[in-house]
Amino acid sequence: MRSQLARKPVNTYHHGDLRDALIKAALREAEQGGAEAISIKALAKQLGVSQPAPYRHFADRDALLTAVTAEAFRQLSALLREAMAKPSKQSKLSRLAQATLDFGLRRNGIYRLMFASRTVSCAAKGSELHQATHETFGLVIEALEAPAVGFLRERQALKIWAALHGVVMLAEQGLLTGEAAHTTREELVEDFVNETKAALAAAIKDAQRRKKTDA
Amino acid sequence: MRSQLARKPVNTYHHGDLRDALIKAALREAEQGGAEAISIKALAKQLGVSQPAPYRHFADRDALLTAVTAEAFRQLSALLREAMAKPSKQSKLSRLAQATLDFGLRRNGIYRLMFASRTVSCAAKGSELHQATHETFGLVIEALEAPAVGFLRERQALKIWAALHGVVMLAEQGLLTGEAAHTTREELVEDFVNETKAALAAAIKDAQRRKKTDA
DNA sequence: TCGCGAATGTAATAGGATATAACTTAGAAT
DNA sequence: ATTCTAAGTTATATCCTATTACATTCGCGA
Repeated sequence: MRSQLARKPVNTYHHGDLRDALIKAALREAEQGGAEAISIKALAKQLGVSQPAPYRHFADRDALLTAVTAEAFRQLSALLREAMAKPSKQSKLSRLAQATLDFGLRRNGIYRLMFASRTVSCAAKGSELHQATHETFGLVIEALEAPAVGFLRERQALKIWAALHGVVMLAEQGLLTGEAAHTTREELVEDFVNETKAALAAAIKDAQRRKKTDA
Repeated sequence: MRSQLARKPVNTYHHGDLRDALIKAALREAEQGGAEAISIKALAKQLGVSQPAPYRHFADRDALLTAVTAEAFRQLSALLREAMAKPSKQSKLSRLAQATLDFGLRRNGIYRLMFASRTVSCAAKGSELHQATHETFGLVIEALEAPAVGFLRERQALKIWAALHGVVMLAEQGLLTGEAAHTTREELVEDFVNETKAALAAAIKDAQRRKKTDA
């Protein structure tokens, strides 16, 4: 195994870690301009390799975008995990929700890459990307802090996840700015969070009552 | 003024209605592949004009995309209006919601063009696109069938609008398909619709009560 | 440690897209 | 009729993706 310290040997024909460097650099590019801002040629130049070198690591542009998207999901997961771990007066769900909103607006180009392209829906079941997206969604379920009662928990997770994406979209579109908007993004998100908590509590109580009746 | 009937004079140097034809053709292309599927060159060929001809009508590709997006919003508005007008047992809001979902999934490429690009957020205040998007949002407010009580109505409209986008996104991403998803898109939408109605009713009652207390 | 094969680069090049410049044509307006 | 302008055309520059053929380095086994 090649030593981690031995990479980037100053004068090299071989870059040493081009694949990873490409993904990182592409993420930087996408930060503002989204997927369109990612140019293989430009990345190659930026990293000091010849223009076709990236094709040794990715079959085509789409393959690079897929890898970048997977990395973006992992970064989001890390962020959400961090937000959930941090001690706070607010609930886990609330922290996850606000962190998602924050990510969606701060790194909007990347967010669009993640959720607005067809890349994700085309990901094969066992693929790196598929795994990364489902891991992120798993955190949403975790944030609910609810026991698994039938499919209620997954359903509520889907609902809050959907709502969050919608808020990011509206905010980005400008429907939540200007004088007419007397509702801030954060308020909107908190609304959804509270509704989710209420729905979840009610559903759990209902399920328990039903179980008692059966017995 | 040129007669409407006089267009397409069989053998023409001038196309006669290229601008409009470009938008329509671009919409067809975007139906499946989204914005990326729109190629000026391909459109020109398809319409039988030279490759740079479109540039007489649109400054650049972005300008075409903007016009196409505006047209897409007008089409969505028409669809929603139709859904709301049609007599039905279901509420206006429910019909609008299901129609939005339907549009988002059936014409997903166009939907992504409308909501997932930065085009919309860059639209100037008086622009064709800005106007089209706000008209669509106006229909959402209308579908609530609620009196204007403070900003409650706008807030609920924002919430249901956000939720709908989220559901389309999840559905398109595949989080709502497969064996694991015991929640259909339609159920999810109906959930949001019902919550919106409940929240709206509660908020209106609350506002009226508050008014009485003041008096 | 030698050398060989696989991995990873490079140079050259084809092909497709956006966009601009300079020229042409048809319709409309006076 | 003449002229002005809107809307086409051809030719061309530039950029990007992607492939092919060739070169270099790494690491492993004899």
